[in-house]
Order: sequence, then structure tokens, then C-alpha cells
Amino acid sequence: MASIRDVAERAQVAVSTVSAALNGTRPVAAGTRRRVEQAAAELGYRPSPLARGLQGGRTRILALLFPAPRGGFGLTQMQFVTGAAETARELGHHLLLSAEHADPIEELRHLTGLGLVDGVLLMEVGLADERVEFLLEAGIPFSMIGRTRDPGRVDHADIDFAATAREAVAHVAGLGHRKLAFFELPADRHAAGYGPAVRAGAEFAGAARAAGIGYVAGFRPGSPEEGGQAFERLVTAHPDVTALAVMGDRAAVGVLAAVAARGWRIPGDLTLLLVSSSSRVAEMFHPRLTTLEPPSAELGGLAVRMLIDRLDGDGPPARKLLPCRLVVGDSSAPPRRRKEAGA
Amino acid sequence: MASIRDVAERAQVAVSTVSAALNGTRPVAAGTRRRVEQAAAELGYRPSPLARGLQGGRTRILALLFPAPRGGFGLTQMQFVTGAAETARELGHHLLLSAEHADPIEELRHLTGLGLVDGVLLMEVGLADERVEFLLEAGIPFSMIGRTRDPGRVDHADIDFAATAREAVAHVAGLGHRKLAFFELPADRHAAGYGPAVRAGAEFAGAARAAGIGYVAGFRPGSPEEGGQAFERLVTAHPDVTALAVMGDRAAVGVLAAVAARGWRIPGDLTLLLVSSSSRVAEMFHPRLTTLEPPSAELGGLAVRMLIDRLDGDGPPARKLLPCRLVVGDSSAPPRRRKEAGA
DNA sequence: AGCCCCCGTCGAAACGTTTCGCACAACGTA
DNA sequence: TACGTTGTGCGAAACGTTTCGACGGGGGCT
Repeated sequence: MASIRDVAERAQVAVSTVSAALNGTRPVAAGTRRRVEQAAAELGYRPSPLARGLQGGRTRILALLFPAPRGGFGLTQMQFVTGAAETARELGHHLLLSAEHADPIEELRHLTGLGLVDGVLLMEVGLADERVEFLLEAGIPFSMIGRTRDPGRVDHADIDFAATAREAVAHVAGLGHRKLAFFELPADRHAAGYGPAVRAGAEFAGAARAAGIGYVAGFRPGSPEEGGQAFERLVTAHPDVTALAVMGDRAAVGVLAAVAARGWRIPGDLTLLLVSSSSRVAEMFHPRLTTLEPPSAELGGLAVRMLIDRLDGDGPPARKLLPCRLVVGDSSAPPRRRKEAGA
Repeated sequence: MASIRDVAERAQVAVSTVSAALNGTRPVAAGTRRRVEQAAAELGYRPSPLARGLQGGRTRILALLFPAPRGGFGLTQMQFVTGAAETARELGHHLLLSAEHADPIEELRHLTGLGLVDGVLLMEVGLADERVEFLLEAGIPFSMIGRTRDPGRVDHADIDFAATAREAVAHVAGLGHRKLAFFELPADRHAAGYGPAVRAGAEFAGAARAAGIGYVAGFRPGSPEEGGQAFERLVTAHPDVTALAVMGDRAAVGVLAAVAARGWRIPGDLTLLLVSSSSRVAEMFHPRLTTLEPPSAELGGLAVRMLIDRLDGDGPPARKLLPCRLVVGDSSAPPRRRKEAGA
């Protein structure tokens, strides 16, 4: 562990000059700078984040606050983390994983009061999130994966549900379907103010209307059982529905089982879309479901990038919305003839 | 951010006395200690990890090295991370997530050379792992989730495949099955020296022999397609097999499809076990598969605990093997009569 | 009663950085 | 020629902690 003093000695300059030369914080003669840089390279010198942070500068450590697995963590969340970690690494930063326990605010106060981290990354952000308020008030730099209801001043990267819904609707409409149903996330997610739960439904409704196709919603199955029941109610009440978009893996399992139990086949009798789930999950199904896969890793990386940009200098708040990627599987097909004829 | 000086002033003692009182590193009079503790509490004082680390002590930061998602990261790996993060938190430590890129050794050198972390957590450990050698040689404290072929001197927490295999075999034998087949992880995982890939096969063979039931192996399907093909070959070559344990979600998907294609039912015609997969994944299947679920979160936590113990003082190397938990689903049943009669 | 020893406390140095005021030389200008 | 102005470089202080040598006083032993 070569220190800045070693570099200074080898380059025959003062310690402060080394700092200036390496950080470009003050003008340094070209020759001197070269000598310093060479000495640093030869010694394999790397400044200590500890000392840097202590002095009042930055530690180059970012904290990713992640909620304790309540309903259990999915692949999507996992990919936020890996994406964030990789981008942080690329940008010369470290990522601290901070497990959120009972009281997130206390946790945040704890974490930021230490002076260990330069900024915070929030995920699983609610429409109204107390953590956001706290961070804003405390003046701690942060960015979000997801967003609050009104994220005006805050950097964030989130799924573009409007574009996602448009793409999904275009897909089924292009196949010839005239009526689409949508199963939302379970009610407790809505109650918790979970952004995707609320936004997806609204955007799908809007997209269907804009595309001029029929739309049925109001189902919020949370388990396989509820998924199956919701499907039964759906086909009873709306026998003309030929395409169904489901949000939530567990509900989709139930739907698939109910479809099979009814003697229907996918995609012959029903086109099924899995919304906002990893394609890795989609291929667990049989047939492989057409999926709208959230760009989780990208979002995680984006959020890191935004946070670092904010730390470096402050421009206007950055916002980036990325649509889900449509991965066409074996569950998409034109609607069955019977219905067309009946219409 | 109250500093130790503030505490010292308020308690009317020297800075060094505060340090001694709070850390118990030197005897301090009971009254003084009380005063110091009270002052610290009133000020909400918390020592700076930065300053601590700089001084030469510990930073209380642990690094979790996690490999870039090659085959894609599963829920199991995710749970290592969450388990580790939570335990670290409980034990007053921080967890740094370090994404491993192309050259893991370089990454390690990079990370540890900074003096930022006290120790390292390794996951996805191979039978012969270069990272282990490096850390051992460099004298850097570490522990493993998983283990090398000969982990003698190194702290580690891993799955107890022997016990897991015994339990799985006991389960199917208890149901009345007389012949068990086992689908291993794909060949590339074996080639990479991935511990679970190698150990599981050996232990299942041993357990079946010990239990006196038939055993068929040699299949290493990596994809749903290969899973289906393996199943076809299996039933052709060994029609008397009534129970099958599969390792790997993707292969299981294919098996399930092939079973259905053949007109068989689960569990009526075949008892199917999913080995070493999250029960969260198991319930994606229909029917819900009986699973041997690895205690991932516990293992992650255990590894953290071991590392911290090692940091605190050195006892003999700790090793902890935990069996997978048997979660009985709807894919377990006594063997079909037809075969019994035929035998 | 005097001496010694130990308990308890203090002050200073050190860890590796950055920052800030200052000094010094060379240069152009008055 | 003398003076301000740049352009460079230096040294010291500060960040918050731990550690270690030193010091003072009170009690026990002779």
C-alpha cells in the first residue's frame, strides 16, 4: 500500500503537489505532473478512500438501500443490484449493500450519519415514500430506481409503463385481438403505494383505449389460486376476451393451470402475456410465455450513474424511463376463429 | 456528526479516555465510564469507520465478491447476498458488494489493496479456486459460501449434500419407491469444478446404495430441451424408475413437459424432486414440486459470522454444513401399481 | 511514617488525504 | 530599475480515531 508520501519522495516533490497533480485541482507544470504520474504508476499508488473521506472529500462509496425480502425478492430486484454494482465498479465507486430492517428512516440516519457513503440509492420506491422525504430534507444526495408520485426534483430511473403498455397492446392488436384483459398486481401492493402496481394498470387502460381495442381489468390476484379464480371469473363474464396480460409470476402460474383445466390451449385459445417479469422466469413456464421484461440491470446502472453525476456537479434533475423489452415466446398467436365468427 | 472530542468535552475527560471507555481497551474507572457512556449517548456519538480504519484498526466493512451473472443469477445466490447483508447489519458491520469482472484476482488485489475492507466473503466457490489461493497467500481474512475440494484451513458454510441426499432418498424410499434416477447439473458446471455439481451426484449415489434402492444417473441436462430428451432416454432405458430427482430449474421444466407429452401424470406416474432450488421457484411449477431447498440465507449469514469471528480472534477454522430443507409439494406419491406388479 | 507500586488519566503522535496560505522565481510593465 | 503579476511549488493544519508512553496520586507494606 504505497502512500502519497512515497509518491512524493520518488517524484521529488511535496506531498501537496502530488495531490494537485493527480487530482488536477490546481495548475501543475507539465513536467512535474508527468514525473508525479510516472512515480504513482510505478508504485501502483492508489489513494485511500478512508483518508479521502476523512479529510472531508468523498469516499466513493454509494449505499444501496434494499428492503428486506417481504414477499420474497425476485430476479428483477436482483438485477437492479447487479446492474448497480457493475456500473458502480466501472465508474470507480463502491457499492454498499444496506439491508433495510423495520425502520427505514432510522436505518438511513444510521447509515448517512457515519459519513461513510457519499450518496444513497433507493429501490422499491413507493408513490409516497418517507425515505425520499427524509433524504430530501437531510440534503443527502440520492437517486431512485422507481419513482414517487411526483419525483420532480429527484434523479430517477424507472420503467416506462406507458411505452410498455403501448408495445404490449400493439403486439396483441397486431395479432388481431380485439379485446384484452389485464390482471394487476395484488391489492396489497396497491395499498402499499407500489408504483408499478398503480401505473401499469392505468397505462394499459390508456393504451387499449388509444388503440381502440376492448379492455377488461379489475382483477388483482396474488397467488396461484387467486390467479386461477380470476381467470374463471374473467372468461365467464367476458367470453370474448382472447388476450390476457398478467402481472406477477404467481398469478400467472394459476392462470396457466386454470387454462389447462378448462381444456384450453395456449396460444390457440388464449394469448397470454407476462408483464414485468424476467425472461428467465418466463421460460419456466410451458409454453414459454411472451414477456415484457423490465430492463432491470440497466435501470440499476442508470441510477448509479445519475447519483455519481449529481455528486460530481449539479445539473437539473435527471430522469430516465425505459420501456420493458418485449420477448415474444410461444404464448402469442392470433385469436381463435370461433370468437371472430361470433362477433 | 458528533466526534469523539465532543464526547470528551461533555464528559470532562481526555479524548483517549473516551476511546478507552467505549472500547474497553484499557481499564477505566466505573464512574468515568458511566459519564462517558452517558455523554456519548446524549450526543448520539458513533465512531467514524473512516477514522478508525485509517488509524490502522478495522473498518467493519466486509466485501462480498460476487461473480458476474454468467448463466444468470438465481434466487439462491440472491439469498446468499440478502442473508449476508442482514447478518452483517446485525453484527454492526457493512457489506460491500463487489462485482467480479473478467479477472477475479485483479479485482481482489484492487479491493484489498485499498485497506477499505477487513475481510472478504467468497461465493460460488469452485473445487479448485484461484481466489482462495490468492487470499490465503496474501493473508487476507476471508470465508466461503461453498467450499473447495480441500477447505481444511478455511472458514466456510456450505450445503450438506450427504444429509440432503439421505433425506431425499429416505423420502422417496419411504413412499415405496425402489428405483431412483438423478439428473445432475449440466456438464459445463462439472467442468468448471462447481462444488454442488460434483458433490450432489456422488452423495445421491451413496445414499441410494446405503438405503438399498436402485439408482440411475449419468444425465446432465442443461436446458429444457435437454431435460426432456434426458427423460425420454431415461424411461426407455429404465422403465422401472418411478422417482426422479432433478437438479436445475431449466432441466426440470423440460422434464415436466416431456412427462406431460407422454401422457403421464405427476405424481401418479412419476415422483419428481427438485434438488437445490428455491421453493419460490418450485411453486412456479404445476403441480408444485417437492423441493430440497438450500438454506441460502442462513449460509450467507453463517459465512459472515465466521468471518467476523475470525477477525475478532482466531480459533480453529470453522466449518458448517447445512442440509437442504425438504419441502414436500404435490409431486411426491407412492409409485404406480403397474410397475410394482411388473417387478 | 516513608516508600513503592499500581490504578487511572492525560497528551501527543500517527494513519493518508486535501486544502489553504505563503514563498519564490521569472517576467512584463511603468 | 523597481514593482506588480503570474506561474509553481511548498509546508502545515485538519479530518476522527487509536495507541502508547508518561505522570500523578492514593493505598498498602515495611
